[in-house]
Amino acid sequence: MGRHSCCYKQKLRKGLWSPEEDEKLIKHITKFGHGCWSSVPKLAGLQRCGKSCRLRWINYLRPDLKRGTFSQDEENLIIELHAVLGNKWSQIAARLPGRTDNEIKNLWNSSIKKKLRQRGIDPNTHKPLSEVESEEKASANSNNKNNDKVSESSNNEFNFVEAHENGFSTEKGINNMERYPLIDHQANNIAPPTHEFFTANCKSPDLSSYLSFHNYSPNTNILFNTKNSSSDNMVSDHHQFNCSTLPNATFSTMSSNSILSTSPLARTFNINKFQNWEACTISSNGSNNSNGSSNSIELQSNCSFFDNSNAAAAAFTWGSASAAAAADGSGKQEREEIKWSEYMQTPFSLGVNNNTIQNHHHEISPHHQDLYDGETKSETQFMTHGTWLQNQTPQTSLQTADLYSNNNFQRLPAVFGQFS
DNA sequence: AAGAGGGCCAACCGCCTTGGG
DNA sequence: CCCCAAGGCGGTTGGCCCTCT
Repeated sequence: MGRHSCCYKQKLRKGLWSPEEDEKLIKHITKFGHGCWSSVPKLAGLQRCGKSCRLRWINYLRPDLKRGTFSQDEENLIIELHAVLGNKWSQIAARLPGRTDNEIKNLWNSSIKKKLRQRGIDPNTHKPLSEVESEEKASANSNNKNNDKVSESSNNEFNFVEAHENGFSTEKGINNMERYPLIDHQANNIAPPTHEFFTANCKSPDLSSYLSFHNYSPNTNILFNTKNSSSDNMVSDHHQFNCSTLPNATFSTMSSNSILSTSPLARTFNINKFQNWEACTISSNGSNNSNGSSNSIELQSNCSFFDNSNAAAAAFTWGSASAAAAADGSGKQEREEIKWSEYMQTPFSLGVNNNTIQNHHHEISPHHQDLYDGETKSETQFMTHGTWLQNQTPQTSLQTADLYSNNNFQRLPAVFGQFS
């Protein structure tokens, strides 16, 4: 453990790289590739350790680096990803083509943290500082109680206490207007402070320890992703998460489909048989459906998210029923043995209703527009709201698979609204 | 003009993980 | 299984540069 053996070797240069060293490294790697990094310095004629060469190449010399200042979209995306992933800089960097983890880490520490604090947002929790301060006071008194809750919860229960302790948001203060209070969206004619999301490690070994939540304001729209990496079989575990702070949401009992049941009073979802689903969107437009739109639950089977050929969405609706047209319950359950962390885990969902879709377009710069143009694919339905299902047009179809599969991802519209 | 202070960022450090023997 | 080398990652540091006084 500890210092790498190569670092003990004598006469190795440290510190900044000279142009001559850079040239040697570039010449060597472009000609031979890096192969084993420990052999690179010797072969390239460098008095450096292999790690140093690797770092120099990855962070500075490799040709696909973007360089230059970060765009506003990139910053917003970093903030968003940080809310989900925390200080997993390499994972964040993986979603920003041409950017390195070191670069993003430096940007975060030198710039973004400061900006967030100036806006009254705690950069660690992505919650309002006032809320964090009050919670810190409260936590001093309730630590013992929280510990009790953790110990009492079952392995398969989504645990908000634990989630919060891990630096993620909890259901408290999920209203985004509170989280990003300094952005005057109405005055600027841009989308409302669209969402925050958080992840928490679900204790269930069957759910690949991943849940993420996504909330829109003013309507209620929760989205969670999960993936069962350990088994293809029906999971009979009992999963639960609490939606008690969603004031406009009404939830129907969906137990008849054996997928999900809810308690309207407690607004607690119980996912009884989580059958290897990749994602589920739960949405509601409020208690009375005055706009005539439907509420829906849409389910997407495992893998189709990244593989168009497997797309198989099932939509369950209540309220007005036309969203059922989106259903295709073939439910193909093939699995891909692909490292989940290599994927974009963050669920992005566009469109709460028509107004919101239009609002989103306000924040899309012209070069983003290509994400919204093009043909509609069936799988784009699954990440979207029931209302959108009824009203979708090719112009408002977000190509989910595209977002996750290529560098279009970096051009995702900032769902935070302007952050500058 | 010069020194202090702070910001930025490239690079290092130390630990963890992985894979081969 | 254990050991070890190598790769990978996140935290930290050191030095350059800019701004302020």
